[in-house]
Amino acid sequence: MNDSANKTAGTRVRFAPSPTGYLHVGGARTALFNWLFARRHGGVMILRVEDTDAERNKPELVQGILDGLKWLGVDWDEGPFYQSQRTPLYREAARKCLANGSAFLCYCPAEKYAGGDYAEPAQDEEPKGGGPRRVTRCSCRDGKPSTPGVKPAVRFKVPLGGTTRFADAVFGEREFSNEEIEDFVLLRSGKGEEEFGQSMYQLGVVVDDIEMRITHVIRGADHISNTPKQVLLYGALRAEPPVFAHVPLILGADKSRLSKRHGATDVNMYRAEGFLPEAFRNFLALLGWSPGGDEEFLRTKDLLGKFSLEGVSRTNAVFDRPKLEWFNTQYLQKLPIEDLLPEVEHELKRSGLWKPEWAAGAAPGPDGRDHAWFSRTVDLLRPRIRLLPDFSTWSRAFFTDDFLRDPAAKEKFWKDPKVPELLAKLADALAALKEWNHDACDHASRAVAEAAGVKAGLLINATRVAIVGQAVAPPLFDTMVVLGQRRVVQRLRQAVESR
RNA sequence: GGCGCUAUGGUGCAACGGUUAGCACGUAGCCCUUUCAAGGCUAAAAUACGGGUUCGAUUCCCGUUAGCGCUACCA
Repeated sequence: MNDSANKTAGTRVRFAPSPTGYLHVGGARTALFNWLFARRHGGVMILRVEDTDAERNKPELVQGILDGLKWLGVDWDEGPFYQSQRTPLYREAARKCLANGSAFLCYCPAEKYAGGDYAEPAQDEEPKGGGPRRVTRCSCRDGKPSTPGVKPAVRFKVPLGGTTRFADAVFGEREFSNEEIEDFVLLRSGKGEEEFGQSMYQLGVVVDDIEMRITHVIRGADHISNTPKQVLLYGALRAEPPVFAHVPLILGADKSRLSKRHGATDVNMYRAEGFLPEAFRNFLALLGWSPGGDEEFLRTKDLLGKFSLEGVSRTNAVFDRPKLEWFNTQYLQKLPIEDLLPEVEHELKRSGLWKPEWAAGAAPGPDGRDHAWFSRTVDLLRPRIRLLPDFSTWSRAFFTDDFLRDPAAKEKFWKDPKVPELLAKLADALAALKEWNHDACDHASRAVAEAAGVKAGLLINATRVAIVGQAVAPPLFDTMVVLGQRRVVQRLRQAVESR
């Protein structure tokens, strides 16, 4: 065991989503980085649901977030923990801050410091003399007689001078002036019988990260300016801050923060569309991180072998869907076939086309099709597939006899008046074949075309439409082999009749 | 408004003081060809701007500009 392995042996990281929305790609990427880091170092991954805002919190969204993570292959060792169930911990911490003088009771109305007040330059202010100073200190901080009937909030008493610094594994040493940090709220004021309300974000995060012994906080760069507040809290609670690693944000095509108007931002929508999770993961990993060289096709085991915080970029990245699609087609083509088969099986089950005899180890069906056939067929199809559902739609004729011939394809390739006769002759020729393989089909077909005095392409294209109903399909003779003699002959004859 | 972060082709990344600035997506063309993909080859396309430091800056420093983030009893 080497030294660097020892240093990170106790690695503990967490992903802390808030159930105010679905799992968006930015969160997914953060989760992935945490997971890669934990797994890479033999550490522990913790899942923590930050649901302290009863107003905005939508408990029904939690399951979707967990599902999204599982689909991504991000699993966790501890949790999910729910902050809404850990309130006593936060209140205790707040009392501790109150007791040691690093927090105070605030009786101000909740709206007093709401954003916007000092954001606009005051009317009567000199236009250029710089805007009004931001108010960062609460008038209650030096003690104020309690207002009868008003329940106080607990605010952190930010030091009047000096700076707060921390080390960021991605952005380097950071230092913030305490003057810029407002006396932020730790605990909401109580409602009803309760003396205090629920924890605010900063307190919950720090208390939990301490209690869960988090060693590395890997999160979005939107939290950089929250970090000094949290570092101050660590001090007040007499705990050592973890290593912070802020990762750049993911933007839409117009470089603004990724949102619905840029298209799908919900990870589960990509699952529904039929992206392969490993392809999605590969794509996501390369948004804001690079192994240093030019390799891009990095399977999960490669990511696990290469991931490091040093490779994380400091610049925001645009989510480029065409590249994601490219990754998906690459995975569709390059994956060992046995890694792809379960995904296709799942898709065919979803669309109702699956037959049990195609499962590994199952006995062949009445038409002789078995797992080996399934594997060959998927292998034949996959270079032309873009998304998993294409196996059920575009490739339908390979899995069921219940398929339709695309009118546009007929229009394009059945135009020539000689087609019906050609197809009929081909059906006879193929029916007579003793052997059923690529070359036999090839020779028989070309012979029919030659005898009729037409180009092979004419017959080939017309036949494709006849046997799979599409203008686009895998190479014809390979397709014939996979479909089998009986089906091909039958479909040819049926095509002649139906025309 | 204040504070902070960032800045390589349209996009994602390389180059961590010395390269004809590399790779990939996308785009265009060619090849292959049995449709469509895939694949192969080629092309157009970038160091935001201005100052420094240095023998030498994409790289280090400062300023400008732009984008983004934070500025809630949201997280």
